[in-house]
Amino acid sequence: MISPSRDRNFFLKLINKATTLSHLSQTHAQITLNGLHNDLATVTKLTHKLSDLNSIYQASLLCSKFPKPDLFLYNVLIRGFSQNNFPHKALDLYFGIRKNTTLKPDNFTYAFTVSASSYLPEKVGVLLHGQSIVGGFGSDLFVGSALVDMYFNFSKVGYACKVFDEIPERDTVLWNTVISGLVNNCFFEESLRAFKDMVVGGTRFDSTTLTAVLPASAELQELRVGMMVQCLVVKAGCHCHEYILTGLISLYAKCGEILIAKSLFDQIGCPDLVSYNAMISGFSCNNETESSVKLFKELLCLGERVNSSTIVGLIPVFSPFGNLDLTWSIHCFCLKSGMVLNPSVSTAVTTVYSRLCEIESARKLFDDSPEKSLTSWNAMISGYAQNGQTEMAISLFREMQDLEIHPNPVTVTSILSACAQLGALSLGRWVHDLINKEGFESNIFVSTALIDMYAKCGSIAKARRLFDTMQEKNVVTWNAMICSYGLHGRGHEALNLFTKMVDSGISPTGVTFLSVLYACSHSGLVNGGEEIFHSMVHDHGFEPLAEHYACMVDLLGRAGKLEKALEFIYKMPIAPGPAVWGALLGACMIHKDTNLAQLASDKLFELDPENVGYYVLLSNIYSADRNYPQAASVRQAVKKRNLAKTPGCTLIEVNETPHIFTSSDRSHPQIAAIYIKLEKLMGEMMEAGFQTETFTALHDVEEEEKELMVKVHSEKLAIAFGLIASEPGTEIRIIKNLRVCLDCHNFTKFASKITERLIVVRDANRFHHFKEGVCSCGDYW
DNA sequence: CTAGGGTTAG
Repeated sequence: MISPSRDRNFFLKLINKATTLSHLSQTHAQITLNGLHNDLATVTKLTHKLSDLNSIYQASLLCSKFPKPDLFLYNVLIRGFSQNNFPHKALDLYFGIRKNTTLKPDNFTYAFTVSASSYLPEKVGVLLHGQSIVGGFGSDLFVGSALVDMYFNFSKVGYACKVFDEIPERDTVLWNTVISGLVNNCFFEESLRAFKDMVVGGTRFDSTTLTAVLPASAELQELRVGMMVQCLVVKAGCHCHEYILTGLISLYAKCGEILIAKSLFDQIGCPDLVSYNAMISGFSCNNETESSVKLFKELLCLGERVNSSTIVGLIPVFSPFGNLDLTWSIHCFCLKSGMVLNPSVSTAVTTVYSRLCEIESARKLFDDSPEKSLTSWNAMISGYAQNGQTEMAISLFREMQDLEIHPNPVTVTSILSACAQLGALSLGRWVHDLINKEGFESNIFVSTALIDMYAKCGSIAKARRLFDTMQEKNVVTWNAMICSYGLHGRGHEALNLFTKMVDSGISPTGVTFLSVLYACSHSGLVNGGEEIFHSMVHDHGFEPLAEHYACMVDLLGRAGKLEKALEFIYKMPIAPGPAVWGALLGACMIHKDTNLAQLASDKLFELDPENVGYYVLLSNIYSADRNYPQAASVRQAVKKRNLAKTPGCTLIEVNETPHIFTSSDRSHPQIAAIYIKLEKLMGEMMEAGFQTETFTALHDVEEEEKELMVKVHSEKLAIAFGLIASEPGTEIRIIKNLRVCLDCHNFTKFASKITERLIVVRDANRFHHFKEGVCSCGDYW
């Protein structure tokens, strides 16, 4: 007879060695024969092994027959349930222990139970969090790691970080949990900061760490991190793991360093599918379509089965030159192979369609996708927002809310862009609250979009406050703020900010110069603008593009230097396009130069015959010059060519509710009161010396309707309504889709004086702040 | 390890 203890050790080793279920079943049988089936240590080991071999049912059966399990055995079973995707069972067991036994859960119990709760309703996890604190594990490393992971899985980034902060001891696993949690929630900057803290703090990192950090740095185009990773790997003396190499390939490719990426690819002796995919996508996003396709074919020749990642990488969504035929053939391939069912593939194709302005095709693909990821929704929403279909973007967002699909920073960025375009301040504020609640504000895309939203909704001060509180700013952030100042006619602030930007070491881009030039132009800062243009070419070595030239023409023309503007056009090294002539035509309107206007519009009708705007502008110029026959003949030409005119409309928000007015609108429920208010106001204005200027007030109106319609341009209705519906002394804020006409501009000046109100008007081009009878644009728009 | 979604200017 063998002694029980020798017996037990013998069987424990046997259990450990088992690699298959039948193996383990034999051992189990022998254990029973030897009378060890009621031995705690043996049963625990057996349970552990059974659950590792995915036989959780047998494991639980075994335990249920055991007379008096201890906490250790329960913990093993909870872990088994959790790892075998039975989170409910894990939780039942945990609550069973608390209710039916006198055992006190320990850190293992909490760690395993919390892990299971990642797949259950969030409130369960929160409950467990509380109970673990009561149990005395508020700063336990293992329980804490599980909680951090859980909160990240629920996108509760703030809570995750809070738990993390309270854990004094931090090992590699905890740091990895934090870093990958941040990356998965699009908190890229923060993930890199965490990695830095980890390294500085002396915690050893591993390949898991690097494989989380590399995509984050690729996302941010942070080449330095990649180089640092390479140095660290070399220092550590280990061979560069192939996974890390693949991550590096992707990073370098996304930073435009395609040659380095290629050389890393060549370093891999026998690249796997994933490495191929990284390289194919690398070529694609660097516009090296041929190399990309070549590598793709090479991959096919190797007999390797391509996957969805290969296809997505092949689609050059980053390329500004989308190719509809290519997209269509890839789409067909995906339809035939069933690949289109993959949400990543359909999202990629949706995006290309959107970029090619094929928004209907994009929507069809979206609707046909059986499985929509958050990314699919984001692609569709941004597609609408970028194509100017802001209402569609917002309604899709509302649909998401109804379906309780949780937005992420990408979603809110697109929605903010839509709010900005639309001037929807109350929705924008609501989104801002959401952003604070979710902790998205530190995301640079989100905060930049917020700045833009507030500025475009009229709150330039709020935009600047946000800008000043941002810890990290990129070029786009600076551009957005500079552009905001331009929009509000604050040229000096724009110039100051530009200087500050250059001083803080940020390299300006083409957009920066455009924004500064427009700001100068809208504020009449001719010298400032000319200096910037000169500096752009000579100090910054920037080759001006067509739009920069157009901006200069606008600057000179607006300031009345029409001859100089024309001279500038003739000296341009590139052929002047519609933007340039359009700017000149606009200047002719302001300064009533019909001859030059005719020259500019002849060029425009030739270059851009379908655009009605130029006809309207020319007609208005003739009218302003009281040359009515000419004006009429231009309008005749518009009619003959059957070109559609954009109807004017104005939006005003009162008590968070938007009201939209069109010309001569009578549909508003309070329309009678509005007209009474308007009449009264006009009477007071006449006494104060206001005269309607019929002849310049003709954006898109027929001659005979002029007198009638001048009185009821949509912005007048909106202002009158605003005066009735809001408290005396409060600011009135309106948004219109066309440029404000001279008559309405005068009207608003008088209105601001008589009613003692600040009136802020956003027109198609810029903002006007009316106060005490004066407009911030200096009558210069 | 790879692939899909985001901010500014016109």
